[in-house]
Amino acid sequence: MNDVARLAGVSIKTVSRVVNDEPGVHPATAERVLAAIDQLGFRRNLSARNLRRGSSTGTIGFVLEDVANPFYSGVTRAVEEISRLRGRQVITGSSDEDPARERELALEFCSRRVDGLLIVPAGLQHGYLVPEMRAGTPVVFLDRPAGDVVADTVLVDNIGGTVEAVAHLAAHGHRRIAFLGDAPDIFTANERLRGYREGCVRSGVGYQEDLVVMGPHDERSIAAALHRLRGFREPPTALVTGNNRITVYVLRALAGTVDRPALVGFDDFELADLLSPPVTVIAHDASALGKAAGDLLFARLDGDSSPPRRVVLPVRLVPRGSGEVRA
Amino acid sequence: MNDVARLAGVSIKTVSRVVNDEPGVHPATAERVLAAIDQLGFRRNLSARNLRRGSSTGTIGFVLEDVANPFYSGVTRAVEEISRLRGRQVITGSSDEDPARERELALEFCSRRVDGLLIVPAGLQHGYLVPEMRAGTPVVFLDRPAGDVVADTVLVDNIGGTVEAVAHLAAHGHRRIAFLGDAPDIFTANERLRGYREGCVRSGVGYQEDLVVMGPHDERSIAAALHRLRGFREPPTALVTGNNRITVYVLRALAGTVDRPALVGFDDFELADLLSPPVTVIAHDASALGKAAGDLLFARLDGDSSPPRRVVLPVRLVPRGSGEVRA
DNA sequence: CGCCACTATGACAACGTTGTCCGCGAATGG
DNA sequence: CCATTCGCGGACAACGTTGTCATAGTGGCG
Repeated sequence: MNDVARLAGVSIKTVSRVVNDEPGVHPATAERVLAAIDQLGFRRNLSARNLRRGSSTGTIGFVLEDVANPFYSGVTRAVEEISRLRGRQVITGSSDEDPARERELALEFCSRRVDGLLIVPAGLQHGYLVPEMRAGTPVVFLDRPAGDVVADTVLVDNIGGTVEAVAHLAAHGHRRIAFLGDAPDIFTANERLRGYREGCVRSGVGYQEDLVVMGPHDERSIAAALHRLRGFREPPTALVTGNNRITVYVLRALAGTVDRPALVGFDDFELADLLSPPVTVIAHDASALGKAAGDLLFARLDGDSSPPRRVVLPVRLVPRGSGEVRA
Repeated sequence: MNDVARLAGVSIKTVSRVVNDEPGVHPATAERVLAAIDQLGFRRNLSARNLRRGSSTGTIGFVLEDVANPFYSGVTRAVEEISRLRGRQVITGSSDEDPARERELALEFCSRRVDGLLIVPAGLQHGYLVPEMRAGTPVVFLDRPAGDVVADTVLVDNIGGTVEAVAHLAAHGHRRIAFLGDAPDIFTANERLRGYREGCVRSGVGYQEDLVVMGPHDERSIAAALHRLRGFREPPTALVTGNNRITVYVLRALAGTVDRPALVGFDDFELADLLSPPVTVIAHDASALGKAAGDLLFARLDGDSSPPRRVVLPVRLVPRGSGEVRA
């Protein structure tokens, strides 16, 4: 800005006036300044501007589990979209389900003075955010609730979803319904297990513990678990899978086998309708999740100081065939 | 920091020394300062720090087409990963194939003084970046080259890929091979068309213009185009699709029809192996693309000032069945 | 006992910008 | 023709940090 001022033969303040469209600059002077800006390729330093004005940095921090997961990338897109409408940029970071990494990212974002934080929690302890929240940084938790702080939260109806999945299978005659879920310390995994259990009881199927497989999963362990289940004297005739990744692993393990069990998967995914049989899923809307969380965050930024809210988004069962196989 | 200093009864500079682990602070003093920091929930302002130190902002700007596209979210993840290793945060923005939006995002990132830019170009004009590049901001273009500036670029072997796709189909007896691509002003779409053409000539099939459908595509228009092609007196017996989205639309349009043409799709995608028939694709590695671009960018940040490089990543045909259908 | 070396701390400027206030010259009215 | 006002431009401080340098205090040694 100094260089621009020198080149245009004006004071630095006049340059500032020009770049900020402030009144009180002679058109000819403004012209000279603009020419100088152009010639030097000047671009004002937003950090310095925000520092001086005490205004916001115009950024939102978004800590999620993994951008590469289609579900979260859908959420990211929605967050980006709503932030754009509100003139903010989004900084993202993947925690990979590691609480330390989540914390590191969130605090790094705070040091950058983001206007707000969206967090898909990896851990259960969020006390580290209390100073930030007290200092006025709004925080909204997505997909999973915070461990030990009271804050805005947007969830999906995990329990309702798996209850419905079990009911759907039971209605088609299944009595041996297995559940393959993620590690039980993950909130959503645990909730979905609860829904499964409740669904089993409500549908009169009865909860059978030997049909539940929880744990961190890769393709190999899912295949092994499935193999074990199918070796039972009375093998399950239907499966409920706890998230999109597990569903895909299961599909891969089942490919080419005979007597395939019925299947309902949590999370919708592309091409589910084109598989044979098409996969019945508990669908929920990634972009709705992102939008709801963003709306909540921006409401806080607009000064909404009502008590923290908890929003639970509905899920819906999309019957496509794999869940309608008769037992 | 002022408040912390007051509370700890020291000067602001001493606080600075403590938070920066500078030597020369009495342990007892440091203790008092840390206690004050804790009590006040102080977190140093990174913007101010960077401003004063003249150091980098520790951020990388990444302009892509759409984070929600699995291909780009894979790239994003790789970019994030390599940035993390180098202590940088990533700011992303989706251009939605709109050159104005691309420019807006890139310049916004520059105003934020990102250390470097990764851009999946939407437009063909990048002169607007010249001042930034001259000012020392390294820029790497991904997936598509820049329109009118010389800069580091990472591409995939689009031509080689479609040449191979056509050869594969021709080897299985196909003589009427159609190509469904994206709008021809998109670099990759055009390259892939060129590869298709070259493949047709080289394989002795001959280039037949009536079998080419280019244009911005949605599900409906793809279905219509396909319907038209299949109504020909001599309909194509095989298809090459220009990207993952088009492939999916084609699959959906073909679902349930008889006499399905053979198919090779550009871009690999999840579950391609589980469809029936499994889909043969030209695969290339999203994370390799992100990593290569990131490596190039960080090399520049490390002071590499060699002439701009153009890296072309290999693709490989993954035969899964849909391309091996005999004509 | 005096001086020096060294340690711990602080005062001050500066990063790039903008808000406040002041001054200068011209225009306008009496 | 002079006084008042208004339009335009500039000097200066401040945002929250950190680098530079100065200074006060302490202990050791001659």
